[in-house]
Amino acid sequence: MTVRETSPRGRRAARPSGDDRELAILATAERLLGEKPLSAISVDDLARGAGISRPTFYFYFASKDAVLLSLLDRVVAEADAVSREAFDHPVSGPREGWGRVITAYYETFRAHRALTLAWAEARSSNAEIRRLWADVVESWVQRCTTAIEAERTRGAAPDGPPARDLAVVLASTNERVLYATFSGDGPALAETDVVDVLLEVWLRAIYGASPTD
Amino acid sequence: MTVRETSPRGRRAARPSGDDRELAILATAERLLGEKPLSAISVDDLARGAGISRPTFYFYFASKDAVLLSLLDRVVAEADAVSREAFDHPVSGPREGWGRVITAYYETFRAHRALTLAWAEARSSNAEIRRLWADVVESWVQRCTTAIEAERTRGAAPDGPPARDLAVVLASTNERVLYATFSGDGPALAETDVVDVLLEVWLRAIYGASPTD
DNA sequence: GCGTTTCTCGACACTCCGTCGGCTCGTTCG
DNA sequence: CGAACGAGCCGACGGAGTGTCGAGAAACGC
Repeated sequence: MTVRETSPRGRRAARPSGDDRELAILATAERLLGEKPLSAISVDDLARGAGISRPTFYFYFASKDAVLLSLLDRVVAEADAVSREAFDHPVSGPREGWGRVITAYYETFRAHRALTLAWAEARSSNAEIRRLWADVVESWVQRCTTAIEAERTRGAAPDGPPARDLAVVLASTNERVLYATFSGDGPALAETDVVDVLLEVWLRAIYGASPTD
Repeated sequence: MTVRETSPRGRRAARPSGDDRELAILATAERLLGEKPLSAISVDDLARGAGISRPTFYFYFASKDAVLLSLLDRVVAEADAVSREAFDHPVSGPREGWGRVITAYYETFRAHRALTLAWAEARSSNAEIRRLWADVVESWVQRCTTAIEAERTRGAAPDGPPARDLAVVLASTNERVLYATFSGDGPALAETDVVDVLLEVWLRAIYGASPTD
């Protein structure tokens, strides 16, 4: 087995024993995020949690945000795989198809609730995290755009705003509604209802007609 | 003229000359927010911008966030007034009515773009700002809920998810879509299109039907 | 064994925050 | 008129974080 190539993010070089430490830092981060918000976690907390001193932390990660980024990379990869699968899966009708898509999105982020909330917190202050999320949404929007256009072409959906614009709006809707549901601040939907309501709004937005006045 | 009662927030006591300083701090904050994100603005920046020292700043405001809160109070009051007016205004049909509502929301926050972005940044770390925004959205959702129920009662809109759930989703949609448009990061709609697209989605969500499969 | 690389940390320099105690005024009142 | 008071102001301090530097320990390659 040759020297393992780790991802560009993470520690500076690759060697055995240090791997444990890197994992320990990541695990500590995920654990602490379940207890308190990102802003209340210091580099020192992460270091001590992983059994090392603060300067040593910097041997493995460039900053607190770099740890979060590492964590997010994993979730993003998972979300992307699940989403791709949801879009490719054969379906019997629009309701089942879009329901599958929304459910996939919902399940993935629900499984990593703490990380999802931390991401939202870090986004406002970190350009790299912003970019990572923008990429995720973009690929999501593209898939939706294609699907909407296909529905229009086959005559199942009426014309309306450009498919991409519609996709951007719907992706934004999911993002904000699910975030509210998971974080629980401000008006939000119950976890048991959120997928159903979102699905109904999606279906109406894509297949429904607006009143002619 | 008796001693002016200032709002509970703001400086600790009320006396003439200090008013200028308080205003100067608020003005400085608004100016700096147009140049850099909230996180890049220090208390020292605000103090120096207002021509005072850092300790003196604390004579007027308890923290940087308190300044933002003061600024937001104003915008919130304005937004609330405009929104109330939009809902009460007599209209000739659904498209005009809802269009008025969405436009009001859009114009208000566009006029205070920098503040809107700062609010989003502060929300994740400040419970009081979170609560303020939650209240704003709540009153917004209630107005929408009532309006949707009225449309259903008069037979103009079909049944569907609970009106309140629909209202929460639509309010969230506006929030996220407009934020993306104003901040410009991630997939977003052009400022020229955003109201039209949102309106179409709203109309379909409220008046449209979903496919029966 | 011995150099090289990995890993580790104590100590430092820096930024920002919030507070305390004392200074300077103008106003009030005896 | 002159003390007393309070609004307004700031220098200086202590504390919490951050990121870096340079020197030491431990493992490895030969």
